[in-house]
Parts: sequence; C-alpha cells; structure tokens
Amino acid sequence: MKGAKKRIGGIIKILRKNYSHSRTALQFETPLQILVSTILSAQCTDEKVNEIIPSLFRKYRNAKDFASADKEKLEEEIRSTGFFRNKARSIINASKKIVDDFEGVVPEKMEDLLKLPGVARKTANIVLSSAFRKAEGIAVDTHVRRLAQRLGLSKEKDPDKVERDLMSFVPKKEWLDFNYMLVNHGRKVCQARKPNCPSCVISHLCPSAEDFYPDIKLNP
DNA sequence: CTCCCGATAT
DNA sequence: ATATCAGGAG
Repeated sequence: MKGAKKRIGGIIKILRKNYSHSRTALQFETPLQILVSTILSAQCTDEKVNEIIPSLFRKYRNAKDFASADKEKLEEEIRSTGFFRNKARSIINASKKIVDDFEGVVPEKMEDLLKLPGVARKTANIVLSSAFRKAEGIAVDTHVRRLAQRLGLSKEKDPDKVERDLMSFVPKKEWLDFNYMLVNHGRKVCQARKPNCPSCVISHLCPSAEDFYPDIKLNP
C-alpha cells in the first residue's frame, strides 16, 4: 500500500468537509444503549435497529435489566434485526459480565470491552468512540472494509487486518471520525452494489473509479 | 471456513 | 432469486 500514504490526507480532508455534520445514525443516550444497539446492528440496517430500540430501552433500563431478561421474550423483541438468537445471547451474557465484573457500568477500555461475550473490536471501537470519545483503534465494519479495499487502503479481508493497515497510516487524531465518515460515504455514494463514482468527491483519489466507470472524468 | 437470520433493494 | 445490511463465535 504505497500510494495509500500519499492519498490518505486528501481523502480525509475531503470526507471531513462533506460529512462533518453527520455522526452515528444509531440513537442512544447511554454507553449501554450504544453497546446494545451496535450488537443489534450486525448485518442489519441502522434504520431497522432504530425502529425497535425506543421500546426496548423503555423496558430494559440498565445492565441488570438485560442480565435478568427472559431470553425468549428478548428474542421476540429483537427478532426483526436478524440473528436474533445470537444477539439476545450476546446482550444477556455481556450484561451479566458487566454486572458481575464491572459493577454494572460499561467499561471504558478496549481491553475490558473485548472481555464481553459478543463484543469484538468493531463493536468495542464504536462504543469507545460514540460513548466515551476515545479511539484505541478504528472501527472496521462492512462499509469501512469495502471502501478501504476500493480506495486501495488495504488488500486484507479480515477486519482486524484492515484495521491494522488503516492504523498504520491514518493519523491518530483522525481515528475518532474515520469510521463514520467512511460509513456515511459508503451508504450514500460508494454503495456495495452500485458505487456512484461520477458523483463521488474523492474519485480522483480512488484507484477503483476507472474500473467501475471506464469513461469517467475525474475532476471533483 | 461455516453458521447465525429477518428485511429490503435490485 | 439473490445480494446486502454499522459482526461475532465455533
């Protein structure tokens, strides 16, 4: 990834200008809520997650509530987000550990968040950045992975390896915002099925633009 | 690598 | 019909 180091500054500068207004699309008020919402958001649109979390958070107000939840009931309440059995188990077991080992409070360190069942680096990074404004890494989800590959920022497929690549040349002060800028750009422009390179503000910095649109004029 | 899994766009 | 959506565990 040699060209990546040269282009990353321009990419970030332009994305920041275009997406500075929008932050996470997940609705939340507490660290526990962003943790649960992020678990629910796996392979599901944030839109569908936002539909069910108001009633969910009215019923379950803290980690102890989730820890003692009736599993079948919780499964039904989150069924529409898919993977509902796995997600219910993760939410309950993670909440139990928060109650047992962290005094009912969502931990603020990557090391501790990774001890929660159902929480890996992507979810931990989202909780750290959204709830605590800390960046111990860069959250790599399906959007970030796809854009990192298209932009020539990483050739890896494993999210943890993509994250390592990004951490090696994305300035640390940008880590906090890098994920949501790429997610927003991925949702609006650089979509999985139909990347809209003609209206992309960083197409001139993207080695994939000509692949998708052979006759494209690069001059944003 | 496979499995988990409903909702939506194409 | 099929791909994709703020992934993680076995």
